[in-house]
Amino acid sequence: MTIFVGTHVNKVDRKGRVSVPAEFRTLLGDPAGFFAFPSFVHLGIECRKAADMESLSEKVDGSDFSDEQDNLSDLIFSSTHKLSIDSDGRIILPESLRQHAEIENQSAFVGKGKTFQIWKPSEHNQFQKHARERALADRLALRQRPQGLPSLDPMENGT
Amino acid sequence: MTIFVGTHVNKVDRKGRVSVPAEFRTLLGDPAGFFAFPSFVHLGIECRKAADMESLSEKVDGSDFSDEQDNLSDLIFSSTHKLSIDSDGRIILPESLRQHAEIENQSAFVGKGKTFQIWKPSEHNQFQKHARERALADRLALRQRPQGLPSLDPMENGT
DNA sequence: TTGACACCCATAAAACTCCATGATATCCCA
DNA sequence: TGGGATATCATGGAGTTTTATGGGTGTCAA
Repeated sequence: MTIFVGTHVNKVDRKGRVSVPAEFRTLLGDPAGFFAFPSFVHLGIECRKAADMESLSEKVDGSDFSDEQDNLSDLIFSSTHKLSIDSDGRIILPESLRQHAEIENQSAFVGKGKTFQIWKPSEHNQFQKHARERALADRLALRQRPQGLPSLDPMENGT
Repeated sequence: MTIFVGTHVNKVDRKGRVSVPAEFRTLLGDPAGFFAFPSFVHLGIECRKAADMESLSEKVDGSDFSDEQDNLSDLIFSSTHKLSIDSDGRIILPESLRQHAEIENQSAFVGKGKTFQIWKPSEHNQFQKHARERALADRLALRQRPQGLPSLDPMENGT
């Protein structure tokens, strides 16, 4: 298993094409493509490989028929696009996704471990700054962090 | 032996290449490479082997859409780089990491047990001096409370 | 016929591979 | 145990491949 890491800013050309970072492409493997849907909590686009999308579907729309689950699965799957990577390693970002993320000439592919997101670079910076501030504020709370997370304390050795 | 120890100062050439200390290379094994991200709290670069990074991703796997996970995974993974070691035992230190660590012509690979860090040598000296002073101060304080607290002595490897 | 989209090709820059060299460190045998 | 022979290592440079990105062309369908 390998994971999506890093922030890769690529150009969106006037045909709406974007290069998927080579590093991500190799992780996505064959068939070359992935699923993408607008986040319902921020301006990023959530991206997953096919297998993970399927397990997400089991998780969300699985066992019961509550309204909440129905709403959630609808929220996710109805706005999900299957994006396939062309022979040059590019996708075309559908208009609706571009609109959600407010993407214009540039997009940032952001590794999140098992998944990744696509952002308008400036919006992602904003988001990241916010995340950092919050982590700093929560630092005391993080002292009881789950095992294996990287230390936020300079005096601690890595795990 | 399976832990990273010692401080190895190597040159960074003008292409940004650095030799990974041979000792570390053998510990990293195959596939030759590791993950690196800027520390949240100091000028060092945190480095981990792939397996450790992957297990970290399991813990924040993005399948629940909570703020906490989103923030945390962004903080960790978006600024992480996968560095692969070339046939001569070198990596190229990405610009963003070099900038964080203020590295110019030299870098210090610092063993931290299960992980290691990369520093600008002079900054690491500085950091180490402070760490030592602080450890000493804490130790003196501990003398007055002689419960079986863990040792802070740099020569004892416990903890 | 006009888009939308899949291909194909071209190019500059970045990354990677290969080879050479000097400096240590290690080995081996008289 | 001395000292030469042999590896290993860090480092530099040159050449080759990969990547990101721009543009063109053909096809299928509305």
